Amino acid sequence: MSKRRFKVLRGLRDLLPEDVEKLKYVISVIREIFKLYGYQEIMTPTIEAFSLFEKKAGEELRHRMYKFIDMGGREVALRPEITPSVARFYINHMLSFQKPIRLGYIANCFRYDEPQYGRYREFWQGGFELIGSSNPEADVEILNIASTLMKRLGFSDYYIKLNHVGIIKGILNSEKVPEIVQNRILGLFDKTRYDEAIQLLKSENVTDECLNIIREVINLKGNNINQIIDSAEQYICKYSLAMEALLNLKEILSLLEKSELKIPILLDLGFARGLEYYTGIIFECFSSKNNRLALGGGGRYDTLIELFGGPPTPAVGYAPGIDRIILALNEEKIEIRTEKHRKTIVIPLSREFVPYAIKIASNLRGFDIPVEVEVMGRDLKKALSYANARNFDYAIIIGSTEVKEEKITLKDLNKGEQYKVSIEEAINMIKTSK
RNA sequence: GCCGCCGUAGCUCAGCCUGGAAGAGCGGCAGGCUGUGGACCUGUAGGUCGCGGGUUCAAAUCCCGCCGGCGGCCCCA
Repeated sequence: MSKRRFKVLRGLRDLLPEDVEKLKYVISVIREIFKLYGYQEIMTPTIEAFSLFEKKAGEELRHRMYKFIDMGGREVALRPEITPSVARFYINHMLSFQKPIRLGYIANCFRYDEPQYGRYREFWQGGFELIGSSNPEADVEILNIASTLMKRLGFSDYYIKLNHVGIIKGILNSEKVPEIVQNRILGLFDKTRYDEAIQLLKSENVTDECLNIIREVINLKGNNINQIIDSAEQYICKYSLAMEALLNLKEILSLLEKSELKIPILLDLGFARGLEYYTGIIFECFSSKNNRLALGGGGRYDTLIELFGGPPTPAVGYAPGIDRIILALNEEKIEIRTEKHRKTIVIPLSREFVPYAIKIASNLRGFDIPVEVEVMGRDLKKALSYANARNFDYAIIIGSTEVKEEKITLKDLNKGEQYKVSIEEAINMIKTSK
């Protein structure tokens, strides 16, 4: 006992039974949505080629990957997210399938961040990827899924922060700002370091007029959506690529409106995300009561599959952060429905009845009744005390009279009553109780 | 990567300021005479006081470094 003990590594954690119950609950809600929206669940490997993630991960994430050389000399990484794996998966297995393809997943991801509130080095993500459609209804479906999940989890007050990367990228493209610099600028926006971003633009010889436009555009934010779109339109009207993006955003928002989905949107044209593969809408989900953590995020990535060697294929996706959802649910005291079933313990009164106890237990399990056998050789008093502490609902007591009469004593631990009955009667009583 | 607070039994913590023989509650285990649990009683195990170094006759206690936990920045899930 005094030996130096192993501990979990920094930022990683063991999940206790109650933690697993919570995880299972959130996963079950996500899986309901897979089913309702027709997403087929897949699994991909925890480890992939480093280059798969490296390409479009963004500066931030690239440095935070668990990366190593495997025994075959390959440069590999623990997945920091799943979208690139799904893009690869699609190319490897589903090119001949009719579109659209709807794929879902539940997976653990790894990032070498400094651990803190809501941030661990291993965390759980769910995911929805809708592949094959560039139409606004695809974007709307993904936003609707994000919203439905929040609703189904019981968040009473939540919102989705939304933007379209095409707006800023469109302006920068027209100004001939190289893509590497564009990514850096969006990265700075992401960190809300707008001043530095502007400085960087200046050094790229972007005109003052354009800088002013960008300054104005990234300040547009709120839920007065039409007003924001109108203002943006006025600022960027001469940038055709940016206008195209804005119109796309407008179309998506209008479809949201007309289909009466009532999704709370916070439009924020200065909002950016760390991943570099986004080409269209980007968004993050927040609970209003605790908006320091994004509970999920996503966006459109129309060029990623092509970049990985597939045909040009538009796609849009959303990934809820399961651990953070659990944190938020706890904090807001929203009920987490954990599975509860009635438990029965079989207690042999002495060692000679152990075989009979095992037989009875096995018999009951055959009828789908969860049963544990007392295996500590405890006397009845201790065994009942244990059963009580561990919230058993029934105890089945086996002693000489029971064996002789071919019956068992069934004790209802909640009511405190007990009956001497046949096994069939016991099964019936346990099964019909609620 | 940077900053702040913390680190004593399985858990929650007291003791540390003002150095001088490791404590409590909970939990665990064992009893409380024969086959009956739930806020009962008794007993008992369990600690290189995070790790390493320094100061001192003497360090859980003072000083330094490291590690770890929590949180903040940054960023994300």
